[in-house]
Amino acid sequence: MKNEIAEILKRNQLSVTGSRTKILELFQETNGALAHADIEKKTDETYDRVTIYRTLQTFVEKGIIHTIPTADNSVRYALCKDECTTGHHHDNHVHFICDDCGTTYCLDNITVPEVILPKGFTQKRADVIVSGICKNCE
Amino acid sequence: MKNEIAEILKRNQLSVTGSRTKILELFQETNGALAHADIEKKTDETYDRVTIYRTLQTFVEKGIIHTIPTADNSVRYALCKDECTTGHHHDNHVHFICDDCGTTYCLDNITVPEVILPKGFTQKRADVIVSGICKNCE
DNA sequence: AATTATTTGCAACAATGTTGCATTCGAATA
DNA sequence: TATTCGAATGCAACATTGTTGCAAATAATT
Repeated sequence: MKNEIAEILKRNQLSVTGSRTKILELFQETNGALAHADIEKKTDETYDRVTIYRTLQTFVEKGIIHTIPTADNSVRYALCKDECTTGHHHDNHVHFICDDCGTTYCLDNITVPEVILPKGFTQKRADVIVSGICKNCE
Repeated sequence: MKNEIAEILKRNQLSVTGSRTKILELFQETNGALAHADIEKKTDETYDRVTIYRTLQTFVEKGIIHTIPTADNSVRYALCKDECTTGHHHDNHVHFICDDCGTTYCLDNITVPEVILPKGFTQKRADVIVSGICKNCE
C-alpha cells in the first residue's frame, strides 16, 4: 500500500517525500478526478499551496497523472492507468463530468472514436469530455 | 456588416452597445477562438475588464458564443455557427488546438463520433479536443 | 554520520475572476 | 425629439488561482 506508492515514486526517479506520498495516496483512493482545491482540503492544509502545485506539475511531467480539460476553467487531475504508470503515454482520454454532482470519471476502458481531420492537420492527442448525469445521480 | 452584428444582438434581446458590438465584431473576423486576454489586447483596453467578462458571460448564456475546454486552464470562446445563432443549442463541438502556434480551430463541419457510455450514464453534451499540428505549422 | 542534491515553505507578486454600487447609456414612450 | 426607465458600464475593492526566488529543511548517496 504505502510501499506501492513509494515504488511508483522511485520508478519515476522521484524522492519519496511526505507530500508526494500523501497526494498520490489521495489519487489512489479517489476513483474520480481531483482539482488543486480538493487536494488542499483533503490534506487539511498540511502542505503549502506551492508544494501542491509543484507536486502536481511533477506528476504530470512524469506521466503519473494527467490533466482533464474542462469548459469551466477548473483544471482537474486524474491518475493515469496501467500503461501510463509504466512510462508509456496515453494519447487519448475519455472523461465524463456529471452536471449534477460535479464528479469527474475517467472512462479508460472506453475507446476514443476516430476523428477525421481536414487536410494539413496532424493529430497528436485527443480528449473527449462528455457531460451529463452520472450513475449516482440519475 | 455592422448592421448584421446589431441584428444578432437584437435577435437575442440584447441592447446594442459599444462593447458588445466590438467584441462580436472581433469574433467574426477571427476564425479561431479568443481568450479574455486576447479581447483585452485587441480592444486596446477601451473597455473595462469587468465589462468584457460580463459580455462574454452574456454571449455564452444567449448561445452566441461557446466555451472551449482546454487542459491548460485557459478559457477560450468561439462563435457558434448557424444553428447556434438562431437559438438552437449545439450539443457537440470538435476543436483543434495547435501545439505549435496555439491557434484554436472550431471544426464545426466535423461529426462528433458516438461515445458509448457505461450503464447509468446519460450524455447531455460532448466536446472533443484534438491537439497536434495545424495546417499552417506543418 | 557527513555531504550533496532535491524539496519544501515562506514571502512577495502576477494574473484572473467576482461583487456592489453609482453613473451612464440605450430603448421605449409620450 | 425630449423624457423616462431599465439595463449596461466603469470603478473600487476583494477573492481566488497560479508563479518565482530564496533560505531552511529533508531525502538520498557516500
